[in-house]
Amino acid sequence: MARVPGTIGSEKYNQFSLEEWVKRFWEENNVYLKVKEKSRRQPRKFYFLDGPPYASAKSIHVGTAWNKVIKDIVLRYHRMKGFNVWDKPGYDTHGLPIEVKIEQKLGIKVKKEIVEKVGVDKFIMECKRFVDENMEAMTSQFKEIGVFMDWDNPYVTYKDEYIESGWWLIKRAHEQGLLYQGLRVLHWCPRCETTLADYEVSEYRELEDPSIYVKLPVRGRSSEYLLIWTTTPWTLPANTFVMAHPNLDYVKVRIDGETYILAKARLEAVMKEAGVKDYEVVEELKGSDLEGLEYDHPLEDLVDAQKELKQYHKVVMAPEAVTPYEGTGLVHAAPGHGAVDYEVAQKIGAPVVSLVDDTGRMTEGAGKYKGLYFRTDANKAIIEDLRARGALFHKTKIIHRYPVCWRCKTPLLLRATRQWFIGVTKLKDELIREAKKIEWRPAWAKIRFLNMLKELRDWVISRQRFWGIPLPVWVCSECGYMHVVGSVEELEEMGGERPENLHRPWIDEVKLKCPKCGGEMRRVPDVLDVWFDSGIAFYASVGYPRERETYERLKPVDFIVEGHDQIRGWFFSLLRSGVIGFGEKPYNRVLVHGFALDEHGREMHKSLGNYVDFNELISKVPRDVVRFWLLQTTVWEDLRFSWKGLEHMGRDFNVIWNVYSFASTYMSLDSYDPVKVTVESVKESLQPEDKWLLSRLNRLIKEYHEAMQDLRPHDAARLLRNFIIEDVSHWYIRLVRRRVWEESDTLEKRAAYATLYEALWKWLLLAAPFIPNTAEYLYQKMFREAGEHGEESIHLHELPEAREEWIDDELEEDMEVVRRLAEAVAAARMEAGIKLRRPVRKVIVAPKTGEVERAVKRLSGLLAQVANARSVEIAGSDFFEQVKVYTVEPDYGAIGPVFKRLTPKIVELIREKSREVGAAIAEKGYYEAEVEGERVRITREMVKLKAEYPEWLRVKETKHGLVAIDTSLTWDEVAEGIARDVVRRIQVMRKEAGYSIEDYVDVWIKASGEVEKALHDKREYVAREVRARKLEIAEPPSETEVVREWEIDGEKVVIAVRKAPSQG
RNA sequence: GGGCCCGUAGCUCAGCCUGGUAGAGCGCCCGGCUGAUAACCGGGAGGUCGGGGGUUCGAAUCCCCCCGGGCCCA
Repeated sequence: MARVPGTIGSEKYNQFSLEEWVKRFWEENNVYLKVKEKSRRQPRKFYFLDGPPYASAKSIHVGTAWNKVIKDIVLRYHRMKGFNVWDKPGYDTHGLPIEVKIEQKLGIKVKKEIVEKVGVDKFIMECKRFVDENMEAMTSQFKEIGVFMDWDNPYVTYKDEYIESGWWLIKRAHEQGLLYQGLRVLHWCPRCETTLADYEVSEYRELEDPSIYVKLPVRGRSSEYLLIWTTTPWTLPANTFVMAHPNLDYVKVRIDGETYILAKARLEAVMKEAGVKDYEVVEELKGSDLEGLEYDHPLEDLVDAQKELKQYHKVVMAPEAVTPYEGTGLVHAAPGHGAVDYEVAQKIGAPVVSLVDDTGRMTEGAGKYKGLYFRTDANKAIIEDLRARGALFHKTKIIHRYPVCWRCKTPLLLRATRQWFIGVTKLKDELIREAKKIEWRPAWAKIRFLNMLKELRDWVISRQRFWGIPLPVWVCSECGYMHVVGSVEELEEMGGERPENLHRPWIDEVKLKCPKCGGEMRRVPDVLDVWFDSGIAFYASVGYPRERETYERLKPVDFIVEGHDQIRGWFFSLLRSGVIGFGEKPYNRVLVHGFALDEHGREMHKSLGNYVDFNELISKVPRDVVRFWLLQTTVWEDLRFSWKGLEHMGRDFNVIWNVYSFASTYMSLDSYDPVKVTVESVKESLQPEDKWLLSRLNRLIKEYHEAMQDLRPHDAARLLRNFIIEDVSHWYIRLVRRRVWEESDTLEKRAAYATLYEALWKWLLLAAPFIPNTAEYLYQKMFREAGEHGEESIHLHELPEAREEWIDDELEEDMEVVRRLAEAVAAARMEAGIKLRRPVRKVIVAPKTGEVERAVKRLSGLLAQVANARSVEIAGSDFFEQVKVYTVEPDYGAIGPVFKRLTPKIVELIREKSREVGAAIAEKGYYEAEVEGERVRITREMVKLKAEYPEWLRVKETKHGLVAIDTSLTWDEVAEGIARDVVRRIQVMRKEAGYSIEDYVDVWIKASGEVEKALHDKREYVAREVRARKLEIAEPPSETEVVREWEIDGEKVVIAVRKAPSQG
């Protein structure tokens, strides 16, 4: 039994309902599970690691969709390529942003309320529920866009198993001596009451602060002051020393009997700002001269902590802290509130004092200022006191960029706190060594990554919050012994009981017995930085170390892909964890993608009003269209969202549908059997255009694989589009239409079907990862029952490999040449005003090269067809020279001086005998004649020579040579043009009457004059073209159903059509 | 302030690595085609290749500086 391709030709195309159909098909038949099952049996592993999106909202960003679609095509590609693909998706679920959302929901203002009013247990359960809801919503959107991942088994960072895997790494770090606790000046959010890592300090606001110049009296000298400048008066109570630059020039200045010390470079600016006009420089000195100079603190008696600090009040050399561009060149140092200050303090052995508590209020040590909020009340009180004591030299305001909390927008402060660190700077060499082994796409990502590693700092892993992996460190309250717990098992061994949940607050209840002194050990209450979570995904997502086998089998990760913000983010945190845990890179290849921006290249934000909601997007644009459009963008460049772009892509889908519809209509009409009739079986009958398409197809397959393996999915997408739209639809189908319309079962027609079938089936396979819905639909409707393609889903098939023997460079070049020549013919027709319907006698080509000549010879039939020419001739290069007609225009400037008074006569002669003169000059360079009895010679420079072709020849120049059409017409060509006009009208009538393509008709035509004559001459042609069983050039019988009057070439023509009565 | 990326037709983008007369699609205007037809074909208009300098016989392409946008840091 013949297996005929199904037809989609009668369907009205609707991409939305197509996708609905496929979605249901996949669900009802568990297609994903079957695809996964098949992949699982493959011998080669492909470990893909999903970068877990942050589950803090229900709706996904267009960029998130793009991200997952890129992943999806890579996964689908590898499955169809015969890999055992690991496709577990993940979600990042811990962290401050989620806590802040829950705080908002519960109406919590300060951190204390979580413990006192809500209860940590309830708070945690709220976080979990919130995350669960978000994950569910996000998953359904990922499924909507056609992402085939293991959605029933995602890895979720809040799960106990995952937390336990996290503990393992902390323990590994501890075993290597990398885990330590230390003081560090870091940004602190006084509302969230936690430290923020450097990379979390990302938002700045233009804020107003006081800008004050303060007089610090030099100890033992009267009326002599160090002049310092600060915008943070609240740090003055913690002042410990003053920093100066040893190589900078300083001056002593007298003002009103007082002496001030400041940098020479700042003198003028400071005096101007303070409005001091009368000042006198009394001494110049080097910064180094100031070293050790002692001073007194103006608020000494009001601040308790100053008692301790008094002994450190002197000038210290610290070039790194001083610039000649702002301030006074003397910098007030509060090591508890400044990073540089802290480092200098470490060097000179000064204490690190911070007088601000977790909530931003001044502490006990601040004495008089205790309890005041740092940026507001404390600033105000301190400035007042300085003023009252005459220590305020000048006060003004400054508006500057000030960091705020990225979650709650509260202004941050710098504060020295005790935090837990992993000393990764010790691993710097290993990190760089391993990073260099990673393969990066594009190459510049590697440069960026290595640049970043140069600035590596130790990793602050602790956060003073709740919703995170608890730091697995227990400390003995008796002897201070510290122990890091690496697993629940270990917890139990140490005398702890497994809590119902490894999060706070349950884990905080677990007390261990100190192995040193038997005392009670309590957990350090911190949780881990959320970046810790995703960084361990490469082993934690597969259950390591609890279940070792899976990771041992899968490692290393073969491929990851995320946006370029993750170079410093996840790509780095993975590597860091990899080196800490295993001493090596955890992944081999990275692809970096861009950002999804709006039409104007700006970030998409809800607050900017340019945000495109994902659900709105897929309600307006079919999923495959969205996917294919997203994937055309060069992966590593930013994507500009464009509704218009999506609309255009939708039109391409329409063409794709039309191509398959065209093929299926005629194939099923002719009962084409793809098993019997293959490109091999009809090899001898393949026409040049068939061989060309097969060459293009196999080149596509080859380049497609190259692009996919080289991580250039956008190139693969463009190749796919180009082949189906340009090669198949715009060119090949145009060429084979006539062959396909052929009534009888010719070998040439079979060749066309076999070629088209081969191209469309293989293209569909290649396109399946990109447009899985469309591919599935066309497969089910058109291919599944035909050929040898019985698999239940197209996604269970394997990708085709290129057959290099079909690739014919020469043929493709020739086709290119012929296409260019055909364009030239069309342009020539246009100039001459000859419609394509009317054939031209001949096309004449003068090829520029041997290659062009070869192309025209090989493909002359094709060129004739496309150009609608009776014949194609190759002319020698002299042909066009010979037929050329030359004309000349006289050049007065050259003629006058030579011929003087004869000039008017000469000009007249040139005008009259323009062609003759032109021909002579073109040939021998001059023209001689007799004028008023004188023999004159007109030379080249006396005229403007112009070459023209004769009327009957229309010539176009191309890079392949000259092309011309013979425009002279005989009756036969005119008649054919008229006949084709008539045919076209009958076709319109057939279609409007609703006859199907294979129906036969009876036709009557009433016409007169040339049209009638032409119809008599071309009667057979017309009858064949319109499938007329009977064609009469006569008045139609009155009962005919379809009658219409037309005008052809200015004459009235009445055409009547009816369905022919069936025979027999 | 630093690192990296992007800037080409009205719009979206190829071309740049490896220098050799600026390309495609869409849009616009004109014409053609008509059994895939909400498709298709041809022509035309439209470009200081962000700006400036350099290397070179020759620069969109290589080098330097600047401007605008993006990401990451400070």
